Amino acid sequence: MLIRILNGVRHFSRSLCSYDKMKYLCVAEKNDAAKTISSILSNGHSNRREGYSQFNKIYEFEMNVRGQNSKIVFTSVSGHLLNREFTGMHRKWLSCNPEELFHAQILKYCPERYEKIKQTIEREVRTSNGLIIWTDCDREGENIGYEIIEVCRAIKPGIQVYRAKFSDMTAPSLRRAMTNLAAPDERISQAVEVRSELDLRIGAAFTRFQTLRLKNLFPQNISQDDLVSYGSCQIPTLGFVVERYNEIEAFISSNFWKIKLTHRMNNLTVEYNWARNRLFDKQCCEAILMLCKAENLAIITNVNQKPKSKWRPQAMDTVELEKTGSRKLRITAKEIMTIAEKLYTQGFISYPRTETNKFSPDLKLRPLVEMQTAHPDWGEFANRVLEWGPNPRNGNKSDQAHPPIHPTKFTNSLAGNEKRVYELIVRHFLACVSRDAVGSETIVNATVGDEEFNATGLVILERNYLDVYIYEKWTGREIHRYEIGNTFVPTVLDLHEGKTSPPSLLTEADLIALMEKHGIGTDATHAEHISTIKDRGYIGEVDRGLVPGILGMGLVEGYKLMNLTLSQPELRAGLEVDLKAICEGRKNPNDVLQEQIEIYKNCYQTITREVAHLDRAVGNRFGVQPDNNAQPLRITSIHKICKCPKCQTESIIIRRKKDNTGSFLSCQGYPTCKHAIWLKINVKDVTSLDEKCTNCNNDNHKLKIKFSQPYMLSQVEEVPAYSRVENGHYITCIYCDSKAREVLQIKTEDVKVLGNVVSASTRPVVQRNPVINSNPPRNNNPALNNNPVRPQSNNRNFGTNSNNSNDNRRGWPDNSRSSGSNNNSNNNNQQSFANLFPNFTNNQNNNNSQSQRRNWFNNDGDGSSDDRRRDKDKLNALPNVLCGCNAAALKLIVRKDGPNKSRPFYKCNGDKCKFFQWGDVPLPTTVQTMQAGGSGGGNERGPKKCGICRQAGHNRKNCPSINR
DNA sequence: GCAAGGTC
Repeated sequence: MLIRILNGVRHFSRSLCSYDKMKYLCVAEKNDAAKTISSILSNGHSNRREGYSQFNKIYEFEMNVRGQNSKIVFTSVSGHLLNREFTGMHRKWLSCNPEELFHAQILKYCPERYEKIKQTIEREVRTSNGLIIWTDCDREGENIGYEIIEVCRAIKPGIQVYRAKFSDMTAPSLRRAMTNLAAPDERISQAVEVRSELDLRIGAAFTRFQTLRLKNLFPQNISQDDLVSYGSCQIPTLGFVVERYNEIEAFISSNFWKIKLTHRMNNLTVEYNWARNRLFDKQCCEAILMLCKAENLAIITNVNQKPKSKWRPQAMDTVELEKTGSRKLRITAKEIMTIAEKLYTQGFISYPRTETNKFSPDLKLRPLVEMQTAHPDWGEFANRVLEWGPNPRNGNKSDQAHPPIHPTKFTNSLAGNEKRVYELIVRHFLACVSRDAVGSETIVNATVGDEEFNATGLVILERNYLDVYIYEKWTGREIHRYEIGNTFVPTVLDLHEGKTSPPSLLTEADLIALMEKHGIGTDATHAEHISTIKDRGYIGEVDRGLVPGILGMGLVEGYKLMNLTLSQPELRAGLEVDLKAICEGRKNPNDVLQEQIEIYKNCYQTITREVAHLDRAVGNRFGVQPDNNAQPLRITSIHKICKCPKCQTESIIIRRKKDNTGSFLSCQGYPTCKHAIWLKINVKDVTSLDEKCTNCNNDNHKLKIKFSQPYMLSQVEEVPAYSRVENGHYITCIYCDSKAREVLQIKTEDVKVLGNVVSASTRPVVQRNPVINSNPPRNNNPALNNNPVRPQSNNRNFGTNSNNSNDNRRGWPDNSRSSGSNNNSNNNNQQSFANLFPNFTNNQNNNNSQSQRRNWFNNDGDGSSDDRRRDKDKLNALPNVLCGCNAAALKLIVRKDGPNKSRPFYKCNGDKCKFFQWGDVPLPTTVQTMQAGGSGGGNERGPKKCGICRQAGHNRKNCPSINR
């Protein structure tokens, strides 16, 4: 005993020691960020250890947090930790109407590839006192932060959560963030939730509909492997390309005329521009020319010389990298980003997905320039920059998380496009931190008669950044040395004819600029969207110009014929406005979500209603008529059989077996809910009908059952009013028809929630229409009050007044009576069913287990009379519940010594069904327990406990209290 | 098989 006490004291003191230092779990958005932040906050003294994920390390150090020396455990996620997906049959393309996806259940889950990251966080948070979110300080980062919080709170509900807000990855900013820890902003996260859910719903619904429809109608043009996808970013992106193409197609060229004036002297020809530029009236232009020729002398009226600069490029953000790379290197934006990401992971450049185009004053630029001095091509220029002192030309954008793209490590060993992209980033950086080019511009004005002309000359004085930034040209232009009042006879004074030309096709760089301007996608996704619509065949590339493909044209034209603006950026821009309003607390996220769902659902309904327009538009572009022989798509509607009694959220539906040998019943919420009902061998097949049950009013659909022995049906004499026999099938409602369940060997609890409270009375009264809400269970267990029993939408079939039972009206006896021993007519019915369905067995073989359970639970004689009185009071306080037979369950007390002694429980009166339920736990849990544990109590008991000390983790043989 | 958004 003494040893035990000493051990207890030792354990207690150890616990105290472990709590004398606060421990914070910090989580960044990516491993690189965790590494950098840890290194800075620890002054380079953090210790690295492994997490479950090989890509996401753990960095440990100590520092002062909120005035207390604390242990820091720093780890990371890899972007979003959770994803969304439809559940059950809504995941399958041909198992539901796509329109259902606007309201179908969506499951948030951790993808398998991030499971290890989640496990690391779960493990580390167990021993932490606080959680600090260090994700990027943008909208997505806030949402990722809440995903981390969700995972942590599942382990430690009460953990204190803080948000570190930093403007960049520099020491002052990060330290400031740690000393000014704030609360995470749920509104920002909710805006992302809205965007995310909406994108999934509309993307999946439209994509499935378009793909299935058009593939079916145009099998020669759209292959079975093709997708005709719709996305709220990809289709407006397609829209830009189509719009430019249409502008070009619709362009009508016009002739114009202008007056050309040149002056050649000393082998130099200077060209003058006419102040009127051009005229579209030839006769007018000719008349003016004649007046000029009549004079035939130009007079210099003004000479103005002024300095002119050509600005060096701004600090580079992602969009600039994509645009410049696409224009100058002629590499697609997607490939540029792929290469940039590779360079980043190799440490050659900073993070390439950034919206920041200004360098923080805290970022030391000189060392970055110094490291480039060794390069043979630009090393000399880097030295010049050092002489000048690095002076970046900054923009005004910041994502508050990443610096502009810049080189972080010197290399001269890259090859191919990797070398070219690295070179672009280095040259851009050196140019940005150097000096503008300087020149001197001369503008000369002249008149010929009454007409004004001008000419410009340029002398480049200092090339500066142009020496390193080979992607830009600045050409000088010589001009004669004029003085005011000089005159000259024009070398050429003539009429010049020209034609207006259409705009050019969009380049990828133009498209990215348009996407950015209209808020389509993010800097990190522009290239991805362009790549996607290329993959879909919506657009193609001709001489570096983007052109719509025939499918892309057909889609956009189809939408326009239906007066839908799906291919224009306004819909998405409207969402962005709403998301901003959510972030600022001006709009409720759920309101926005519902509004947006309705907007897109209306579009969807228009498409399905007027789909002939889409068919025609696409058909016209393909040059074929829709395939008239195409069979209509067979999309199986999901028929609700009844509400799943296990999850009580989704419905029981019919599913086909994988080997296509038949069907089974399963919860629609699979895999979240794995409730399934496997049919026995007396059923050959079961299908659901469009027809709904008129008896239960639950919107349940009837089942069409084919038995393995057809002759049995011929012997069925009477069926309930809502059921019938048809072409060798039995058609009924499995929810209402208890006898059918019996025949199919489906447990009542597999289709109905058992244990519904029927009365708080001590007398086991069986009610036909129990009204749960008006008879709340009287129970001292607060868990019960926190988890109220869900009322059934229609409980009348739970009533066991068999004389009035609907099930019984046409001779299908109620389950509660069929196996009872006090009803002769039941016995008769039972006999007839035994004949009809030889495989059906009664509960006769339960007798042994019944007696065993009776012995276990009702060990009468052990308790005193006082005990029994107390037990009786306890039982009287319990509400009455229904068992699987739809009859009032017995209320008993465990008398046997053991962990459950004195606990109240319910069981079937007579052990006709295997119903068991503890009286002191919430009812839904009990139902599950009954299924899992057979005789009951399995899950409630939790981990197996030692029979001696009642602690988990060991048993009687190795109980530490004995060993000592 | 679907989106868009993170990330490796």
